Amino acid sequence: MSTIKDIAKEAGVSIATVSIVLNGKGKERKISEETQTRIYTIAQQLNYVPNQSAKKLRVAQEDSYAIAFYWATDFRINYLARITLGIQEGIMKQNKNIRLTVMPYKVDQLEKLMKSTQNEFFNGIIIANMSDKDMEFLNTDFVPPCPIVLFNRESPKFSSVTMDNYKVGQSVARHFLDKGLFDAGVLTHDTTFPIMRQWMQGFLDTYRDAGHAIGEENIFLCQTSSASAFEVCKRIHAERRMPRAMFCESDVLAHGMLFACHELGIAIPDAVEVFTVGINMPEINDYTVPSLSRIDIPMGEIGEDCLHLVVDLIEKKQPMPTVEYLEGKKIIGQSSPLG
Amino acid sequence: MSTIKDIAKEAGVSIATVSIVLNGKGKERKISEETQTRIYTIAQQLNYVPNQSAKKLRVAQEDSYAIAFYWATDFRINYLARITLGIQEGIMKQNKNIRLTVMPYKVDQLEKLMKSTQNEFFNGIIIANMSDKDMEFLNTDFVPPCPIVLFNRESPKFSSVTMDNYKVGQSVARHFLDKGLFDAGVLTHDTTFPIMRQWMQGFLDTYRDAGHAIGEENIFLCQTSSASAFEVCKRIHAERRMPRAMFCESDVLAHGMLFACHELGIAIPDAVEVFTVGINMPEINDYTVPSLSRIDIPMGEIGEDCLHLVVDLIEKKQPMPTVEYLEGKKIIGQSSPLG
DNA sequence: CTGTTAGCGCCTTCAC
DNA sequence: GTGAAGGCGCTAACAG
Repeated sequence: MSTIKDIAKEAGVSIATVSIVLNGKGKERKISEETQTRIYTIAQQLNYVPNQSAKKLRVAQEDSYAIAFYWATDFRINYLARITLGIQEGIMKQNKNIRLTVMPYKVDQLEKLMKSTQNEFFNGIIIANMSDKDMEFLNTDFVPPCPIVLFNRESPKFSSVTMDNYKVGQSVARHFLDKGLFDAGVLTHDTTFPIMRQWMQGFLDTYRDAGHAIGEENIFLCQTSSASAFEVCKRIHAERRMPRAMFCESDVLAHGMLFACHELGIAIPDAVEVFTVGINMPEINDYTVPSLSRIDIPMGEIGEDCLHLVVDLIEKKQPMPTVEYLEGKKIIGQSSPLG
Repeated sequence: MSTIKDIAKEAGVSIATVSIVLNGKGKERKISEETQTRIYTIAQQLNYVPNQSAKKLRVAQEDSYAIAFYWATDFRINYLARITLGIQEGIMKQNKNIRLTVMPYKVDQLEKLMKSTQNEFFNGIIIANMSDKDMEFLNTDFVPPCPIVLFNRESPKFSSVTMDNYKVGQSVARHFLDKGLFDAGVLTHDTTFPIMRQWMQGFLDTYRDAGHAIGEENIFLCQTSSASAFEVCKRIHAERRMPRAMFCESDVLAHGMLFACHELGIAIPDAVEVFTVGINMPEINDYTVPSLSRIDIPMGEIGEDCLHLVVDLIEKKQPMPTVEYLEGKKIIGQSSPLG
């Protein structure tokens, strides 16, 4: 990386002159045309790129925070949009100069990222989509370089904004049980994401406690795509194993299931009722055919609260492990109406 | 904003000691427990927040670029996710330390943002979702502080990655015309986004040139939501004005239309064929009922190319206004099958 | 155990 | 027209 000093040396002028010219103030300061073009040419040759840290340091921003948003890249890409938007709304409500840097990372690779020097330069970090392995790493004796807030996770060591995920599954189970739908199944996937297991656990436990334990044969695994859910549903139907009520782990899976039922001529909700967790855009689930009954995870709000919390932690207005709880929003659509 | 100097003065120690302690190296450097706690307490009292620019300057990153992604907040929130992901993929392919900062702004307010000192601290800027007014501003004699790349826009002055948007509409029109569907309509909205008008224009012109001009009465306006499209479709049907073929400006609108047709018992594609521009997640449109025929805008690729281009501009490897073209991807679903 | 000092790259004031 | 010098906040080497 070349600096204005290099350019000055090369051009045979002082660094001040270079700075003036490169900031477009050459004319105003009456630097000769010839010197100016020489400086521009050399800057180009040397591939000069201004160092923004130096610039910023000089100009001294007041109340300026650099916050990183780490998110594991996985199938739920819309997730990112909703959370980012929520965080941004949080930023706008703060009367501060906050820069949000999006840092994607591969699932299970948080350790590598945290140990790199990268995050030495943030004032705070928000982490979303953490896998079990990543969580495990965080809970070791690793010392973070700055305040960290976890998105929808719980940890004894770190602050977070989360929800009662077990209750999500419970609530869906009660909905089905109240309607007398005892033959239920779950469409899920072998996942490295812990909250999903909590949803399922709450559902399964509630059924078991009600005396209608759901057997292994009614737990259907698929990949994290609509396409996979579609295939699995077709198979379930072919094998005549379709239960009377199905709890889908995510709307991505539910979309695949709706499509399969449509193709196969299975009436929803008459032949099978569908309930899902809404982790995508709520709007989309209102206009599927039929519209989806679901519990929407308030991604935006969680993101916004994460931002507020991380700022509070940076400014030491909250004790280090602070945990905040939000509620999911139950929405009844056509796929599983009220009893 | 207090600095380590303030803390040092308050604690009666040197700034070096403060730096050591605050960086967690107190034990290793054998700073007394008492001094350490004193420093921590004072830091907390003074509300100390480390200046990351200073830190970064000192530690000297090699080849580190700060790139801003400006995006106008509007209804197409998934848009953001796809683009960000594309940009990030571009970043990963570069062997450089690139920070992507997401900067949302209100539609038509680009001028305000560009004139703030904010963007003095970026090496490059990618702008998405620009409105006419914002575009107009850019094309004045405004001098940008760094290279700028426009996402899916064209400008005589700025570099961009874009597509032949007019051709998108043309292609849809030809698809309908080839099938003999001369009674066509468009579901669109009065928009401040120029590319959408190009889609529609290509469509309308092609129909007109084929001798089947589409009248005002077949141009249906709605808001930018599925809900609005749903309402408009119900009205069109009630007034018996539903055309034989409909071109929707975005999949968000198409979803509303599919739902309306489902509710009203209008068979797709038998009674009305639907074609849309896919600006959302391609996957979702494969699992609507029925699946959507569409031209998908390659958001991810465009984003990735924007990143590569902006880096090239920063490094002066491309002349200033460089324009790159990509192609949309035509996908035939059930809502308007091949002739 | 703690302090002094020398920069990191840039911009601005002042002097020539 | 141009140069020299100072300092933004921080860290690391070196000195006590």
